[in-house]
Amino acid sequence: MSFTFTKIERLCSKKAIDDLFAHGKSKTQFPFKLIYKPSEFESPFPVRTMFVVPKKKHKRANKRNDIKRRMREVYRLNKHILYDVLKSNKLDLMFICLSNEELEYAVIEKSMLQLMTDLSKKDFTEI
RNA sequence: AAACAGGUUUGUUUCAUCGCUCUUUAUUUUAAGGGAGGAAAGUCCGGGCAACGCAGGGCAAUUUGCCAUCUGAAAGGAUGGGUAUGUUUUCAGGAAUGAAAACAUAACAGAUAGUGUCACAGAAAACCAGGUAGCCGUCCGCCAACUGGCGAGCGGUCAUAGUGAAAAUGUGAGGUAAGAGCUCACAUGUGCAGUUGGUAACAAUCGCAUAGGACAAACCUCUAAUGUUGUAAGGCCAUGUAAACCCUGAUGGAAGUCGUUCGCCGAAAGGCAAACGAAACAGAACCCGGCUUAUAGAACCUGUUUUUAU
Repeated sequence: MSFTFTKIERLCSKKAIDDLFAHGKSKTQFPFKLIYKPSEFESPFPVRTMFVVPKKKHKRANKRNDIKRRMREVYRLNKHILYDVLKSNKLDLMFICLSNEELEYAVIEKSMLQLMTDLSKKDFTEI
């Protein structure tokens, strides 16, 4: 099992982001919001992901960075939950931080795991 | 010695596991190496680089602002001096006040080019000022009258009072109906010219003119200077190429630092060991040099206050 998280696993295209905001479905589990949408792209990985911490909630760049790094770390260590289910289906994801407090690693882990396991129980062929 | 304030310096180290990014090497995932700060921040100055622009001149806009020396590419910084203001001390004096010294502060050119602002109070807050009370003159009426007193109108006046942070220089004399820089003397301030001292800012002195409130960190005037932009391009062994997207990380252990508590040793200063806790401000966006602001803890320096000892 691989725990890597390289650049091709990240969602960077502006087109794909706009599309995700326009047509994606969302699910909230405070302090995070998950936006997801089935997609098509060429990659050895089944999922493209991005992490967002709005400037409105966190004024200082170093605090935004800290939270994003923790979120990325949680995803990297637990992404197999989704990978095992998806197989040939493709999916775009976006995690948005809603809290304006500095979050500990344990809090982030608990909340994001909840979101990911909920998502993995869905039937992807229907959405 | 403690507390507080200010300044300067510093701004933890290391191991394991799992990762990120770039370079080189390999060619299909091996190996080696690089990977945040003193402020990376604010974007306030100066310079380089790059792109674009560029006949000449003007306007506009922005910036500079006592003097000398040193440093620096420049901006800036350091030291010393001058001026102004304030505080303290000492001296002189009956006092008002004056002189000297020390310390602190200063965006320290111009308020006599022009425009503007000056709350409340006050009659009036600024070109020729102003006329409330008071003072003086004049005229009318009344009292009944000691060449007078009272009231109203008109005029003169800022000496006196009153308002205010500030009322158009101060004292004395002349002058006048009463008064007034209206005139004179002395003083004070300002401007111009000379002389002396000083590299200079400036100081002293003398002559002439003048009496003009404060604010230029209000506009403005003077002075000295300045193509625009940091998208793109270029540059970068930190990355990214476009910003809701941007690597430099996460977890665990060990050591060190500081704090609290308990234990042991010691006459004391202190030393040893354990447990628990704390570690700031803050994340490169073209690159350098400054300025400004933020900063836990530690070390050093300076000042203030309190306590103890002598």
